[in-house]
Amino acid sequence: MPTKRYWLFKSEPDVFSIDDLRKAPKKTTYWEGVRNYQARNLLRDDIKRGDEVLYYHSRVQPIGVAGVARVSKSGYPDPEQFDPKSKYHDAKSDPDDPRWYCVDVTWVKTFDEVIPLAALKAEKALAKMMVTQRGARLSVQPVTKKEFEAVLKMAGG
DNA sequence: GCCAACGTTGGC
DNA sequence: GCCAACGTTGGC
Repeated sequence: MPTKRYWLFKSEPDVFSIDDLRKAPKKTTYWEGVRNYQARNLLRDDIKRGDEVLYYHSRVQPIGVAGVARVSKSGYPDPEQFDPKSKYHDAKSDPDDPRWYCVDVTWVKTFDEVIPLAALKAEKALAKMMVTQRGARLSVQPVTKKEFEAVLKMAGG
């Protein structure tokens, strides 16, 4: 059993919020549509079943960490890339050597209140956390165990 | 809605 | 392989 790791996944809540995840069949969805190579590498190689995920709401107020999810299936080829009708379709991706990957995530908990980005930035323990850095656009980010636990603590347990 | 920061594309 | 142009992200 490899060591459990921690991540932060960004989502625009008007597209797919943590509440949408909670209401999804089996409280699970596949994290499709990541089209950035750095994030792809993480999804393909590093993000494993059992890892824990901070669910981050971007773009729409209140911006911040909305809850926790768990990786329920390790990286596999994102089916959307081969669907010509999908907005994530990629005609250049070869089914024998898929370009894009996704994982499955399952809802764990929704915080009573979103922990706002400003609070994350103000927390000393999170000074180096990627999401608090200027211009950190990566949609799938590594989080340290200490950072993960500090965020849970801010959420009140 | 604005726009700065960032990633990707493509002409050379 | 450089780098300007372009498209996207995401806080404000």
